Amino acid sequence: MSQTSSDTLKIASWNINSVRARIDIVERFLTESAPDILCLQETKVMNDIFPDSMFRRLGYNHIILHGQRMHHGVAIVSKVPITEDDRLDWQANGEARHVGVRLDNGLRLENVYVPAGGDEPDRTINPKFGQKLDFYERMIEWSAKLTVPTLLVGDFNVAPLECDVWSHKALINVVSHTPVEVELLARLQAAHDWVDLGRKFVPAPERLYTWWSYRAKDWLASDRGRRLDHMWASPAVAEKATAHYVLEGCRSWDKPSDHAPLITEFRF
DNA sequence: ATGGCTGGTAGAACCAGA
Repeated sequence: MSQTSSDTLKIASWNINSVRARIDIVERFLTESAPDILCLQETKVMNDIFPDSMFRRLGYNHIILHGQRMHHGVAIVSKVPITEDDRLDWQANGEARHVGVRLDNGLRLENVYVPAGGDEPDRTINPKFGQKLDFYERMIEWSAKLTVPTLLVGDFNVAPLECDVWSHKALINVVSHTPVEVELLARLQAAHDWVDLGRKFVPAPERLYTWWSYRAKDWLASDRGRRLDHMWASPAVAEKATAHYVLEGCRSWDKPSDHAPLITEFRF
């Protein structure tokens, strides 16, 4: 597989909504899709009780954790060597929402879980929305200073395009698709000339979603999805991408996450 | 029919997700 061929790399990102509750489907995903590296968001577990044995059994012996009790939490598990680079607090409140690593080939990999932002898209009455906007402002400052070839992945909690949501009209004032969030995401993208790999490989206006609510009676039939998860690459890194896809089928597995995994394949 | 569900933690007539 790819780890035996030194010039290819398969990187996955998945908001798992509790890595302990989903350990069996994470194992199934790793067995079936065999990424070299998996970035997890919403692990919901402290580092000292992270369920690492399954990962090590499958050969993911390089594990970088930034977890916390109950909420949030990110992790990177890898078959190839990774070195922790940084763990930034773009919300300035101590929550575990980012970890970055470097690969031996020089690529930097950044795994982020952007705050959801609460219900009301108005920071004067909803502090969580203000925190989300501030988080993006700090990411923009960080992004503008980047000089290293980077892959930025995770749950951005914004679906920017009309074809990234099941109904632009129904969601225009719903947090995740509001004009102020879409504008912030555009500024973040411009700050490093980030390439949106999702739309490089699945151009608009084709439907592309990564998240479907648990509340739908039949998520697939109603298909009221949003593209909240993303993989963005520095221009030089994007040129090396050979494939990118969302594994929608995982949303139908037993006790699923409400997010589907994303995969990008590279040839360096 | 975009909250109708789900997980963590407590042991809820909870909170948070998005």
